[in-house]
Amino acid sequence: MSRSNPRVLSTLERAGGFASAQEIYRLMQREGESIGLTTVYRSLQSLVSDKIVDVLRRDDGEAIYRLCGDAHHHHLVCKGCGDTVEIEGGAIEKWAKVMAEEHGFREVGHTAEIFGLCSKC
Amino acid sequence: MSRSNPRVLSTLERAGGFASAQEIYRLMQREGESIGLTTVYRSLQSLVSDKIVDVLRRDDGEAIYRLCGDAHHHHLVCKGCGDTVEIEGGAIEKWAKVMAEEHGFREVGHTAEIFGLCSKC
DNA sequence: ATGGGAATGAAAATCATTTTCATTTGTGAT
DNA sequence: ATCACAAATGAAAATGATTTTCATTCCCAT
Repeated sequence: MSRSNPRVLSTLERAGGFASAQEIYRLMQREGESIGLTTVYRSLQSLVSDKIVDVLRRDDGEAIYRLCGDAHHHHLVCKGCGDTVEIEGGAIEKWAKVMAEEHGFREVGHTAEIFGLCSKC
Repeated sequence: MSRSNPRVLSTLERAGGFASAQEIYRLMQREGESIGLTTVYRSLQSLVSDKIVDVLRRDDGEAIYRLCGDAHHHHLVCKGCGDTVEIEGGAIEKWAKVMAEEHGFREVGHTAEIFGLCSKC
């Protein structure tokens, strides 16, 4: 299996722990690092599956990666400044599981996000 | 500017008020309606800018459209046949409310959908 | 009928992401 | 040091959603 290229993780950290694959690639190029776009994507994928980074979506659909803790969680996103807070989602996990079972669904996944205006906005 | 093709809205309604552009297009074709993919996208765009529908993103980045102003409920969507079941989301409402308050957010909304394979697929 | 703006859709363009595949690199055994 | 093989790399092609282009068709007021 592919292991993550450590320079990708370090660039993601340097980018403020929040960036898209394309941005990380451009950033590395600008800094003279020699790396292929494919490797950036592959590294991010394995960081995600190792739960070292977290992936969310911008409004335009581009995936953005950010460092985060290891527990499965959901997000509370500010519509004003885009600030994101990781929140506990235990209730959701249970809800999704119960609802899926109740209707005979299998291989279920779910999305749950809360958005609003944070205290600063 | 472009006005929305009413058949697109009616198909979105028929789809359970929740579908991607591609799904709406396929659905219309399956039902023998003659329409171009371009028109589906254009209609959805104008429905969004008229705030008649709402756009969110699935985990894979595909945009999904849903009617606004519907009684608020959630969906259990089959990845295989696209069948959609409306489900109770009381637990989620409460969760969203509590989480938002806890972090000082106001004017909050939320999205929560479950995807999986139904018993027939 | 007729002229013009709006709507349509086929095809091409765009853009992020994934896949393919040939090459390079690293490692461990001999 | 050399050989062999697995893992990593990246260029290029493929994919898939979405947007753009543009020529054509439709509709409506004159």
